[in-house]
Amino acid sequence: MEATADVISDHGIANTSVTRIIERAGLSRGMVHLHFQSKEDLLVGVARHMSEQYYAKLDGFLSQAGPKPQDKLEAIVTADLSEEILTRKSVNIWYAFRGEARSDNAFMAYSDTRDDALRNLIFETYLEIAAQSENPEMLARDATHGTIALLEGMWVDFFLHSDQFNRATAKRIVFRFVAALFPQAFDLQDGGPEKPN
Amino acid sequence: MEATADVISDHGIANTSVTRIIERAGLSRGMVHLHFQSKEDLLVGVARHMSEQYYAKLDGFLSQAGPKPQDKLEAIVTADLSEEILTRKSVNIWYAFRGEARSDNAFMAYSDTRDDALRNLIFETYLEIAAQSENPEMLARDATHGTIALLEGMWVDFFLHSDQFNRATAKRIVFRFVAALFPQAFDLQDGGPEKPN
DNA sequence: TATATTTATGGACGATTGTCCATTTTTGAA
DNA sequence: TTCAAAAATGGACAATCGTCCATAAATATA
Repeated sequence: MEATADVISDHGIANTSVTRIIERAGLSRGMVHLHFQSKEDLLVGVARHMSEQYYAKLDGFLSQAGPKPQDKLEAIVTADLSEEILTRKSVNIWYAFRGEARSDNAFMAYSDTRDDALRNLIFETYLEIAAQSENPEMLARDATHGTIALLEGMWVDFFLHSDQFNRATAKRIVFRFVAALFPQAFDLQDGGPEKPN
Repeated sequence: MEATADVISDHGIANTSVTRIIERAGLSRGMVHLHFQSKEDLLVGVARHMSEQYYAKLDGFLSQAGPKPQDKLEAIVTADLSEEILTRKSVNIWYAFRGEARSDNAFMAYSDTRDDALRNLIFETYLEIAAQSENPEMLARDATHGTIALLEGMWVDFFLHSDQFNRATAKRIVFRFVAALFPQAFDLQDGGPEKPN
């Protein structure tokens, strides 16, 4: 399955054949249908693996974060742009599946990197920060929407221009947006701790 | 070629065969190689067409925009999220090509929706707005980076949840980011005209 | 109308696809 | 050591792939 991920990353899904997979894995032709019902099953397995890996690594960052909502949020953004999660191979695979997701419902289930679970976590975190604001719910909703869009956009930037991409810059820009929405909770430093002024 | 675009949108590139294309187009088998050197040539043609269409429609919006840099910027964001540019079919095709771009250098040339030309236009526009700021170049660079990332993220949001997507909301959130960076040049209204205060 | 040129057709080609299965090899318990 | 169960092999299969080309139809020129 690791070999399959490599092949997808290098050649895209359209050019991922059983022949190429078993060549890369050093196995024989029949193995694919011994462990998986079909080639599609194998691909779906890879897609699910990507999703699980994303959340496993994200949880690693979250568990080391402080108790404040600002800490949680910084952990999420940092994780999302970290070398552990955002790699050339991982984005290649993510976007390869995305491209085929429309035609394959099984892929669709795993093509939303930051799905409802993470979306809700971010929303609840923002809601906590925005508690004393005028319209906390809408502010939190906008902040969630914008943050996820920014992160997604940074991934695409990494995907298209990974040689010029800079994680610290990306993180700084994301937090510039966050800080603008919550001037009391965040300062403009590099995603740093809160400075209630 | 229009038929090819339809097939890609519906079935993804992996499942786009010559048979399916000629069925959809109502033509015969040999036509593909009469008008195009190969199937790949045809696909590259579609990719180029997408890129040309994007810029053609964007120019339509820009030509109707006012003279102020704020007007230009609003035109760009509005166009990018408009019903003319951002459609289910168009995003399906864009992301289908993206997924295969890594393995095909010809696709790579057209996979960057908002390429250097637009990036520079946005940067120059921001530079104009940021002229009297402390560090105009860095501010304009960050604003360009963030704006493009936000737009890209909104596209992905539309791609994954087109049924829940709301253009006005997306636009509002983008301008919330922009307004935060340039409080003197933009007010917080829905992408509205500038309010120098 | 007769002829030359362009455009379109669809059957056939070898190559490659995903899948299957009769074998062989390896493993582990008796 | 013996033998049944599990794992792995790789050749063969029908189907489909992209490509090609000998024709036929349509169009333009004389």
